[in-house]
Amino acid sequence: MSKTIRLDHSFFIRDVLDVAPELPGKILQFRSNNEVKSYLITEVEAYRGEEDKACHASKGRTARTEIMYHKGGHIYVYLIYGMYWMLNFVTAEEGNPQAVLIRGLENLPGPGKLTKSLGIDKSFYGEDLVSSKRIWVEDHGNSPTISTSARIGIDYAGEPWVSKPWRFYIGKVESFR
DNA sequence: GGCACGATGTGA
DNA sequence: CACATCGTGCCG
Repeated sequence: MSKTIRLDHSFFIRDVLDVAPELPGKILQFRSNNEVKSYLITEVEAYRGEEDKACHASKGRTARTEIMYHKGGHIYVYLIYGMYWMLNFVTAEEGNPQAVLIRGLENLPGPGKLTKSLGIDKSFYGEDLVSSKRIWVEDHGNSPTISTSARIGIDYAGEPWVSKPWRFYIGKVESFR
């Protein structure tokens, strides 16, 4: 059987374009009611720093984006459309605001759907994936084929950002979305 | 203080 | 295609 390893700072403190493509295939471990469940990560998107107009950090350092300026491994959560919480993993070194939006888990496609199912809300803002007892990520040795496309719902960002192929997903799953 | 607008999902 | 629903950034 393959060895399972909890991802630590050596994984998250890298450029988001190195981290994001490696997340589909990894396992999100989530504790609820004192029971830990495993979820295969199937789809993510990279948001890369203040220059990336689609990244919330393009507005600069604010109360909302503060956690993105911390070192990789923390969780960034925010509310969209007044009803959906979005789950993000902060990447890169301190002072470099980058994050990966978790867009889909196996059997839970959709960034708003997965947080609703798991019960993830603002209370997870700032949580540390490296030391948390209720949410973390493991490498179970999967290495799926990754497909890419432009990011979803960021038309307002304009070129070149709207065209960057920074959405990464397991192709097989994409076929029926 | 007030206002416009989303890194979405659902249902018609 | 319409729309629910509210925190956040920005303007004043």
